[in-house]
Amino acid sequence: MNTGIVMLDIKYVTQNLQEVQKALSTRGKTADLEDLNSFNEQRKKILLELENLRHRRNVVSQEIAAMKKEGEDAEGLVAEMRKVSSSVKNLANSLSETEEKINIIVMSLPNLPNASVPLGEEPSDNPLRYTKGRLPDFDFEPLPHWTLGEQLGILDFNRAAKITGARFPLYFGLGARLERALINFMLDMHTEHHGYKEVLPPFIVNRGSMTNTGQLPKFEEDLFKLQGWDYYLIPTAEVPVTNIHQGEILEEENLPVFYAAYTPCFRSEAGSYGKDTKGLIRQHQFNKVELVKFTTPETSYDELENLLNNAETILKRLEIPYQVIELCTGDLGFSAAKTYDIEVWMPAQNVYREISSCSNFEAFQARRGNIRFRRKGKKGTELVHTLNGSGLAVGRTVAAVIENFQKADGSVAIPEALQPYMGGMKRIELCM
RNA sequence: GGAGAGAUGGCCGAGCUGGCUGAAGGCGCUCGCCUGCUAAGCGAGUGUGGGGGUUAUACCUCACCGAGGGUUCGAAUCCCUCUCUCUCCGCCA
Repeated sequence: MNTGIVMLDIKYVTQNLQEVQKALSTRGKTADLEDLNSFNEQRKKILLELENLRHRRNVVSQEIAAMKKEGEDAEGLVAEMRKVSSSVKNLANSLSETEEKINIIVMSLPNLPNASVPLGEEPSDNPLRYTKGRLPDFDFEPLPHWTLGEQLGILDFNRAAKITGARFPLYFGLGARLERALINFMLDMHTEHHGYKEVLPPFIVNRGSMTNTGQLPKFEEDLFKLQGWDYYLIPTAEVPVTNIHQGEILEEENLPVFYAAYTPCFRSEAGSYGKDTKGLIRQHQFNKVELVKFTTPETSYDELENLLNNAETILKRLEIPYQVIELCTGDLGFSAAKTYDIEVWMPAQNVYREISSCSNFEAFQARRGNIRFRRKGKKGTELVHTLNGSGLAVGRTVAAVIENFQKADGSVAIPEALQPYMGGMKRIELCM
């Protein structure tokens, strides 16, 4: 099968050590690429020797077969081949050891930022791209969604904690209905107007899938793992949906491929103790509609703009104000080459909060997952580019709707575009 | 959970008493010929990845017949483990 050399293209890395080193350093990463390079030289050396021996073995084995057919004694050659075979075995072992060393390094290298990504070290360096929508103008002090939600009887975090623990949501009545309405609204929008095909994937995936999209091997602590299985709860639909085509060779004429998937998402939120402890913002379980694209390399950046647009459309239709920022090199996720975040206005906290993250992974995930395409009339294959973005995180959308559409009497108006999904209802009032 | 059967190239399907089979045959596809158009017919080609080599081709070579190990001078073919698929029985949303 494949020899286990994947991820950042090893050839590219070893032939462009300086540039790669430099690109990684803009992300605040340093990597021992020198080691990588020397392991790779070692690998090639062993491989050459191994192949020569195997060649000799193949040739002589034929001779032995011919001699036996003639009834001649081949014992001398057989004896020689016994030695060759044991060398082959030894060399093969050291080859796979070397490959393993390379793999460990290469699997933990993040993607290289695209040249267009702004340089920066931390979130505060992320440039604002634009702001959209009009901020609501309240003539009273807006309440946070958790207070309103509990007052209205549509959210209940205390009981959720009783059932499971901290950071789990429990919706009642119109709250549950609102969550479901948003899921349907988003899926309908993307499938009927934006050209995505709806998929409903498994919510549990194996290690290989997690590795292909980049969650593993480095971020195991962020995941929920099933005891006794090498299976994980998905942290995002990106994982199962991108892996739909793992190991496949797609035809150019079938590209691009667009998928939209609703799934719950599960995240351990390790290291975020004390952060966003209230409300729907940071939960171990939340719903999300995810958009995933497979494209040719030359169209992936146009498709990223389109993807961002598709996600923005949801907020526009819901009439919720938001801003779009571009992640700087230092804030980029492990697998991403470029990312835009959409941040939604949360009036009670007086801040914009991330509600969608749209990224182009270029060939990074495709290389890990071996997802290729063949150009019409051309020999050979190329790696596709993969992209994905939230369209949108549903729980945070509920929070945004509640906060932005709240009224002085503690009720919440329902955005017009959503009303058909709420049975024509215009307002959420006390729900017992 | 119990009992069987299977996993081969884009597809179907041989091979599985080990050696010239990267893999017959068919279908499909591509190019060429033929033809008033279509159909039929004829000829050639048609997997992926790695290494070497070349300015680039050519070319040489290694690996891959679900995955991983083993036996052997040599394995698609024999042995072991795992995964998946199918059939029957049981159980269950």
